[in-house]
Amino acid sequence: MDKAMAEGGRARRVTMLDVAEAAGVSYQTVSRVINHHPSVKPETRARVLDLIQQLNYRPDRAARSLAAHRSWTLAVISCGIEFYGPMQMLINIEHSARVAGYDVLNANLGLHQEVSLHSALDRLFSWRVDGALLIASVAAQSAEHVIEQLSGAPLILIDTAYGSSAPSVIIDQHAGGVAAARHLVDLGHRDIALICGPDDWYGALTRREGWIAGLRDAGITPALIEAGDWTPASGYQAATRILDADVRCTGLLVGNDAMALGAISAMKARGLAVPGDVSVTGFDDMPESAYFDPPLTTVAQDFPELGRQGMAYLIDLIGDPEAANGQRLIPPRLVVRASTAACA
Amino acid sequence: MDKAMAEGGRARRVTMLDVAEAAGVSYQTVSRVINHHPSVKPETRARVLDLIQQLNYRPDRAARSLAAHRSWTLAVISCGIEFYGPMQMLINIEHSARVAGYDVLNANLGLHQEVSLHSALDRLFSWRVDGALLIASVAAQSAEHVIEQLSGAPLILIDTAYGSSAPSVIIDQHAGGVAAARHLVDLGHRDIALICGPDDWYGALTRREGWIAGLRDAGITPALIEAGDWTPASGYQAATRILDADVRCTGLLVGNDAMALGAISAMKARGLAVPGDVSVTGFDDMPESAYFDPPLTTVAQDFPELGRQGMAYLIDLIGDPEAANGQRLIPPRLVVRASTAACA
DNA sequence: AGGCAAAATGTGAAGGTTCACATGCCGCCC
DNA sequence: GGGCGGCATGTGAACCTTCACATTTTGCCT
Repeated sequence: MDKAMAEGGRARRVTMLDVAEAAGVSYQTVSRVINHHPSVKPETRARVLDLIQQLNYRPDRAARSLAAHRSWTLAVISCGIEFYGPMQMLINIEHSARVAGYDVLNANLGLHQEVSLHSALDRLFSWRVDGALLIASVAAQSAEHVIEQLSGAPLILIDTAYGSSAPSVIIDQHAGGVAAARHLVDLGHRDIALICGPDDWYGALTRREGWIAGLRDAGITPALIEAGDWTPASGYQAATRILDADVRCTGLLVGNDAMALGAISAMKARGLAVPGDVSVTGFDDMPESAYFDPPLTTVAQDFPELGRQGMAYLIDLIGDPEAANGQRLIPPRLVVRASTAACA
Repeated sequence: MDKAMAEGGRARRVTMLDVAEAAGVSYQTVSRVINHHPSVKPETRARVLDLIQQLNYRPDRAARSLAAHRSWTLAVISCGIEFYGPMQMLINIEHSARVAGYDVLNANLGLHQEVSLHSALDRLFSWRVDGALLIASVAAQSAEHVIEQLSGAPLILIDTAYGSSAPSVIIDQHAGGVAAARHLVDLGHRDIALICGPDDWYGALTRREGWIAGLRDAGITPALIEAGDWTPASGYQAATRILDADVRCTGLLVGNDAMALGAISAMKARGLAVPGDVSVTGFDDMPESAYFDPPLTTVAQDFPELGRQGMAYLIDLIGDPEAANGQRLIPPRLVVRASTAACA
């Protein structure tokens, strides 16, 4: 009968001591091998490694965390991951973390903070996470609160307020907004309406400010400003409100691609052609957007890169807490397709 | 100076002992309070609870796992979460787990198993997870391998092979496929082509089988079978191949909504009307699909429910390993919109 | 050859919790 | 009123690792 089977039949966990014994060394030597400590004789290391393999030994992370006062685990607090952007960030955050040897514990707060930040932190903090990354797309989350709870562990904000001085990485959505607005202006449009995202999203605000700044440069003020909740349905409704309002409008700046899809659908339902009667821009450049009818002019955001850079920044900070140097910006890119055309 | 600040300034962790001392009880009593043990005098419990609050004490999960041989953590192994369905599952799995008091450690294998199942398991297993849930959409993952590694912890499969006898939950995509096919047949279509998902996805296979079964009932065999990789771009290409082939085709069954979008785009590019010349169905019912042009007839899958039921099943199994009773099915729902019409 | 630094390895303690068991106390029954 | 069962609480050990330090071995210099 296998020695690893204790009485009762329940498999006993293979421990460092088992390996040590089998290899004829002390447990400390095994520990050193695991942790890549330099001063282990190559021969010994090989023997231990071999036994680890044979016995299928895996270090116990709980015991490790307890003894070492660190967990090789990072917390990611997220919200709105049902949307394209945050999701892309999350996937790439996790991947980058893994590559760097960290595990990720994810707390998703839900769209409307159904899960309180406090309870999420309670959970995460009890794991002694080595650092945290907050997808702070929504304004309600107080970063200060997070910092306090982390008691010293570094924190990075992603997709947060434009111009924040906290260690953070964002896509320069202001520049993206300016580019989209300027694009319409360059096409000769003067009567332009906006469909923003929800007010409590930093991104929605920054995009709007970018649009308005871009229009102001050309001496234009928006004909009308509506808002949606990022969904196609809300884009449809917002566009309908704009059409119902008695304002001339040949250009429409929309806060994301999904709402733009809804808006275009609403236009068509009223017999308006896109871009014949109204030019429409989106924001995000999701994979679907190039296949809309018409293919959507939009502002591409490199969400994966945002995730990667956020994690890179965090790992920098874990290595050297003094490495914090404010906000890092990732440039967006205007992608011109067929949903915009010269003003008739 | 705060007692919690040890020499050096680094904050010392508040432990059970601190609480015990402050409350004038033994550490064991504090432990009992935390674990809701019945035999603690209400008065004592209140005092301890109060001190926990005051000292901002949080049990250390590493120490807990170590001592209790369980972690209140569940592993979720996923792949393809860049797609709508798997992502929805994941979000709801996590949420259900949280509600049930578990944390979730996520290992995303990437679309093409860039991260090997083996290494993912290594990581997860080292946490002594109490159970695991595998989003087994892709065939390459060997569930047996997972089970072996878990050494006894229960495992649930989600979105896996139709008819698998392992504890699993899937959406009845076969029925969905039959419904979509029958819908086209009922509209009078006889010349029908298919655009499947990738062959290594169980869902792609099952949908195809459903379609073919539905068509066979009407004495029809598919005019042509193409495949894509779920993306709109691949749908566009697959549809182009079908148009290039010299076969008559008035109906198109597509494996998901994103590819259907691409396919419709390809049709239009060739001057074909949807549904005038060709009727198209999708699969999934993403939020965008109702706003496509034309709004897409599709098969709605309740991914959130899939996630929830998967987690419920897993928690059942953790409570009672004998509760395993094979595969559970969730019915899909045909959503008829404007992309399908009677055959001319 | 003697001695000394560096390399290689070992030892004891600590980390924060739970488990199994021991203790003290109360009320209750006959 | 002696004993007994249940509740409330406490004690010692165990979980598996890392850390700090002690010890042994090796290699090299003079």
